[in-house]
Amino acid sequence: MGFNDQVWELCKKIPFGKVTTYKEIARALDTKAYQAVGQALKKNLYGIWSCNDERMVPCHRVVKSDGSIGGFALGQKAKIMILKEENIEVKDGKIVDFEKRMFRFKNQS
DNA sequence: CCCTTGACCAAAC
DNA sequence: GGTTTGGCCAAGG
Repeated sequence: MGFNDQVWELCKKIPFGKVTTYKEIARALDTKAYQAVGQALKKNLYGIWSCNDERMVPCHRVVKSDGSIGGFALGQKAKIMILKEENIEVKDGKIVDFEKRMFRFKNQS
């Protein structure tokens, strides 16, 4: 499995209604390649967002570490819309109640 | 190899 | 709030 696949696999673990950060994914992979994480998600292109398909990678749940939205292949607006569908509010370009919405991978080292 | 490109980060103005 | 700056590192040319 390459770096990209690992990023996608982790991304799939983010539960509905939660978000995580590029940094958190990098941490889980024990690397500091934050930017590379973003690139990996970009390459995925949402694997055609055929919902409920297990190939689907919910990369809209990955945001920046300061709670702002970050990038998205279809544009930030689309990302925000999808998040709203998961009951995640975005105000002034930031996740509302970011700390509570934050999902952390287990292996705090 | 070296160089450039990022869906980034954190600190510093 | 905003911008700049240096740093990070996988991937691709």
